[in-house]
Amino acid sequence: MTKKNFQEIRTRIAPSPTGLAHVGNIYVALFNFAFARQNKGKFVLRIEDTDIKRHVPEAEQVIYDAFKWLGLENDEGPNVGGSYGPYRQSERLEIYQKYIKDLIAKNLAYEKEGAVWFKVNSGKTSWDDLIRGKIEFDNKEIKDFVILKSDKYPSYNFAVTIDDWQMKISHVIRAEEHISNTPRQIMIYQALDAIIPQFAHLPLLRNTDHSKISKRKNPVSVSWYQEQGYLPEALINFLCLMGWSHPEGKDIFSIDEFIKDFSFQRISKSAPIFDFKKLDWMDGIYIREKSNEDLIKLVKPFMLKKISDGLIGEIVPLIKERLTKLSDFPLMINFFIGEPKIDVKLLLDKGGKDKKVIKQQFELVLADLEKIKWETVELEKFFREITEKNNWILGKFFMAVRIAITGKIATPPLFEIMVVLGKDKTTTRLASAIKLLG
RNA sequence: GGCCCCAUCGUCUAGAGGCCUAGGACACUAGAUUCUCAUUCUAGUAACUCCGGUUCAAAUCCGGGUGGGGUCACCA
Repeated sequence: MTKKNFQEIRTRIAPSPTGLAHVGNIYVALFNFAFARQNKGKFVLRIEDTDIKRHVPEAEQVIYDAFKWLGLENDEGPNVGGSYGPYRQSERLEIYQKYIKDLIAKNLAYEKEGAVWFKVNSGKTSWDDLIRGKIEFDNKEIKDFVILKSDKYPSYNFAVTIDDWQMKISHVIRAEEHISNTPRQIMIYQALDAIIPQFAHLPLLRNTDHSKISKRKNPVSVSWYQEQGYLPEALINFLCLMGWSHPEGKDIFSIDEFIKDFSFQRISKSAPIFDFKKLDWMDGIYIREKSNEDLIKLVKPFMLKKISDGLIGEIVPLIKERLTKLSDFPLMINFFIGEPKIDVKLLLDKGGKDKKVIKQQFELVLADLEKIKWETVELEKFFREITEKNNWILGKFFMAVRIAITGKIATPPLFEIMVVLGKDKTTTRLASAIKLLG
């Protein structure tokens, strides 16, 4: 090869608009994005819509939204323009035609059954993969293949190659499932006398059963993660750790740190399995790192019922360290909004088994509650004193109160709840619990 | 099945011949704190796929077996 070279680092992500933004695609995009940013290059988004049958018109926006949500914004693409467009393959048909003609003229392709086929020559095709080292295929393993379908749309391998070439993509970073396509693409580059980019084949994300990550076995749509209330920075951080490791062994780091420390050398070759337990843990970390103000904004869309900002503001600090994903919020705090359903059996079970005792406890509390200054310290002091005075079992008693005012056995600290709930609601709930106990 | 890729705790991984009686993180278990839950802290269980070779020395290098994955469309 002559000394052809790329002027700048240009990477790309080339999703087909199927209607969902696939985590696998996001994963690949993340590495392309980071490498381009690290090298002050460009990250290109190209829409591969050459399959007319599968084309969903609204699907493009889904992709843009997902990338935006995750902070993987592209420098060029149908949504933002750029000097190497058009960025939709369906709008590049004449370009492909031109090179198809060239190849036919050069006797490197031929027509058969309404399609145009690429003529595979003998010999070997190899490249030096940035992640895997030298990979070589014997051309005799590869049969002539279609480059222009009879519907006059280009085939995947042809369109990809022409576009990557024309868009001056310097590094093709994609999943390992494309390894077997690479020799075909290299042959096309060679036939066109084009500069061959560097290839890097990332490990494939896998289901728990070790197969390639799929819709059937795993949530793969970015919108699912969004609806579940995972934070984008948590998803990104988690995805970084699939295959890549931080040089200092850190688990929690920002995308900017990833960009700074990224190297192909630190990408492992074996295909990782998605572990939701770790994602959940990580999401909790990021939630706890949020300011209360930010968390309030984040949690709002997940509320089933609208409540005042003031109230959310009071609740959020109580729930913050107990939250793993935002969608858990409404269920955890529903007792602040509506009247809780009290399970009498549960109340008895956890509250000390003796109906009369619990009833009496609540009555004694209610008798004095009027006089208590409504703040956590005072409330706690009162409850502890009354416990001691009457020789009650503190754990059981507090649990009974907890269930009576929240309906739950796991909640934030009791007196903080009471303060937010207010004196009226607290007393009302204790009173109605007494009634329930008969 | 052909071709290609891969192989360290259950999971994500560190490890580029001696620093490895293999380190970290999640999960799990136990304990501490505690009004429950959670947070936090402490401790523990748990892995180099196998067989040969190279070497004074191998998780690390080489070969083979086995296992797993990917791919073999006028889908992308």
